[in-house]
Amino acid sequence: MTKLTLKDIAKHFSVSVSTVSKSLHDSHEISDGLKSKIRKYAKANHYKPNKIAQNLVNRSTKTIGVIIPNILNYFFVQVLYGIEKVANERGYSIISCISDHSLKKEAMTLDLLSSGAVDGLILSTVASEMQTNKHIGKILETVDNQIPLVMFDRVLDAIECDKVIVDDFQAGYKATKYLLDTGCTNIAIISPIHSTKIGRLRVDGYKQALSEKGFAFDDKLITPIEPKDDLEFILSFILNDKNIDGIMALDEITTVKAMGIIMARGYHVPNDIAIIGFTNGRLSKYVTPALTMVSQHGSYIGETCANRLIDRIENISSPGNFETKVVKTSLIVRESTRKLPMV
Amino acid sequence: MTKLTLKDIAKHFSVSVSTVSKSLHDSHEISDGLKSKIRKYAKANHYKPNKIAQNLVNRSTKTIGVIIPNILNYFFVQVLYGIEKVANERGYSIISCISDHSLKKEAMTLDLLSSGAVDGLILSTVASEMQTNKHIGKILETVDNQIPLVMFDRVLDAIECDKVIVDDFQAGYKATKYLLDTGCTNIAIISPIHSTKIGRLRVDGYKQALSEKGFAFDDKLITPIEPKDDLEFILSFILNDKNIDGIMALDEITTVKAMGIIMARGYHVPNDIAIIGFTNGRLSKYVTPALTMVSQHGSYIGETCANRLIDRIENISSPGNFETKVVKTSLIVRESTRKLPMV
DNA sequence: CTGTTAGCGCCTTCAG
DNA sequence: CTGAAGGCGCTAACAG
Repeated sequence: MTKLTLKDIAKHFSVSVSTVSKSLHDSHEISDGLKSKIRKYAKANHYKPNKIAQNLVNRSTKTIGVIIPNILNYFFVQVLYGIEKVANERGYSIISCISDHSLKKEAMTLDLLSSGAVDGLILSTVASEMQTNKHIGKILETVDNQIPLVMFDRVLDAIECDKVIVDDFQAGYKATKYLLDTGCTNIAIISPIHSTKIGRLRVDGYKQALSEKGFAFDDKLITPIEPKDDLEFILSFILNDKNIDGIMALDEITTVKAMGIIMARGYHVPNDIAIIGFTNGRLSKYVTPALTMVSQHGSYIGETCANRLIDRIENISSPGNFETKVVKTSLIVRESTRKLPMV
Repeated sequence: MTKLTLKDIAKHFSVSVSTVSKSLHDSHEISDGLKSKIRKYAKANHYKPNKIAQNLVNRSTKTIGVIIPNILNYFFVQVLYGIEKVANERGYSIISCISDHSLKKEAMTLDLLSSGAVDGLILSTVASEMQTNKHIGKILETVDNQIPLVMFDRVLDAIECDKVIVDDFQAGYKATKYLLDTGCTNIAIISPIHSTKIGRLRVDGYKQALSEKGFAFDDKLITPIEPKDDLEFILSFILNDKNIDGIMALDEITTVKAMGIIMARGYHVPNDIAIIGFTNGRLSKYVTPALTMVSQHGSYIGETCANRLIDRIENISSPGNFETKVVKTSLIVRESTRKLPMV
């Protein structure tokens, strides 16, 4: 019992394929008798038009591709959630691919999807700016290939497309300022994303806050880390070397782990060392003490991306004229930082 | 500059489409001169075959659809991760849809995908067994429609297909037994999934453990909760009414929240009340005290589903003969339970 | 009212 | 070695 096609139905009633097609589309061109017979038959046999064939004719798939580095990161999950939400509302499906921090996989996915499988793409690239040059070509092919692209969070300046980014400079600034305002004087940064632009922007914000308060910047306080690094070892190094009283960690899991290590070493959080992290997920909220975090509003970012992309897809009109939307962050103050002094 | 097609290339060289096609497939039927000219041209202009058209011809899309209730649940994320991993290894993409606990959305997604968009489906249904009857029809259409289906975790007995499930009975049993063995005598269950079969299986395991130890079962100790419920209120009710010294919560976030509330009310965990939860995610590990959890091995389940499904897809041979694989759980013992007495 | 034709982009015989 | 023809399943003019 292979899949039922228009042709099969046509044969069954000894009519032409187009008659069946029209009946199923409830065309007024077909007599009510035949029409209802055909429709009844189709329903009874669970006829479903073949999407692939329809796509070919309509030159549209009503699906959008999403490529994110990592699905175990709460921020990306939230973005995905936001995308899914509006995509669905607007009649699109999403096909989501995880690049898993691998440039190769990102490239593969990119050209898999850009060959007609989707009507548009949403991408947060894995490429650090160093290794980008070859990779940009890859992405550009996609864009040239006339398929709309929206990048978010980890975007590439060299690519011309719509973008939705976080105000990471301001985020770094706000977080640092808060730490400073609550009495910290020696703030270390632990950055698992040091090779990315957003990582550097946050550090820039940090510097700015420092200098406004008259503190000198000491680059020994910035520690890039890799996934394979032993955080405990690295932290002990920092802690012994400097007189740290504040820590800013650039992703959620690192923040949580760092706090654990610090407390295990006998420091009180926030009195000895105050902590602020990035990405306000569930971990931060339920950990003890609850962590003060920078929220990037992932779901909102996802929604924005999806809306922008679908607008692009549906308004073939718009000639270029790309927009970059920047989304402000919020500081969610909890217990890992001291209270702001009363005024 | 619209998308480059075979036809365009053919026109450019004044040859036929099939010549171009063959060249691009490196057929020996084409002279090396022509072939290399054509291939060079195609490369230079970023020719990419239209997937949709290829799919139509090959009757295969090399993608599999995944429908899960909720992406904010760590278990499902892990499953997704596992699926993605093997799908990728085996040359498939995944198109993932979130049913968001809505039966309607699940049904929509189901027939969206089952109409040729994917070669196979992996599904964890949202349907509780009560409301299932109409819904089963929907799912059956899909199956009848000749597209392979693998269900996992929340499966439906009425559907005949491959399944990958968790040994929830045994999980409930093991968790309860552990609590009993470490001295609990009054164990309450908080179940956000009480209408599902897996929820009931866990409770059955609980009963079994109870009776083996000679404890009577008291169904007042089982509390079903809904997402909208006020957990604090419900818990205070349970805590006041009964002399609880152990709690089993059937998902991760509920476990974490319950522990928070319990501790806020002055109980010591685990000495006054011991806690075991289901789904071993990041939260459980980093919360204080770290939670003892039942791990369902989500990633492994995902891998198993994907392998099974792809085997099905590629062996058109196998005639039916569905398998149900049951995956054992592990108890990850941490600090929210007391230690097992030495023997 | 119904059927024929043409075509979406690609692939696969089968002739030339 | 190259091209023409037919078809995947469906839609959309255009005839009858």
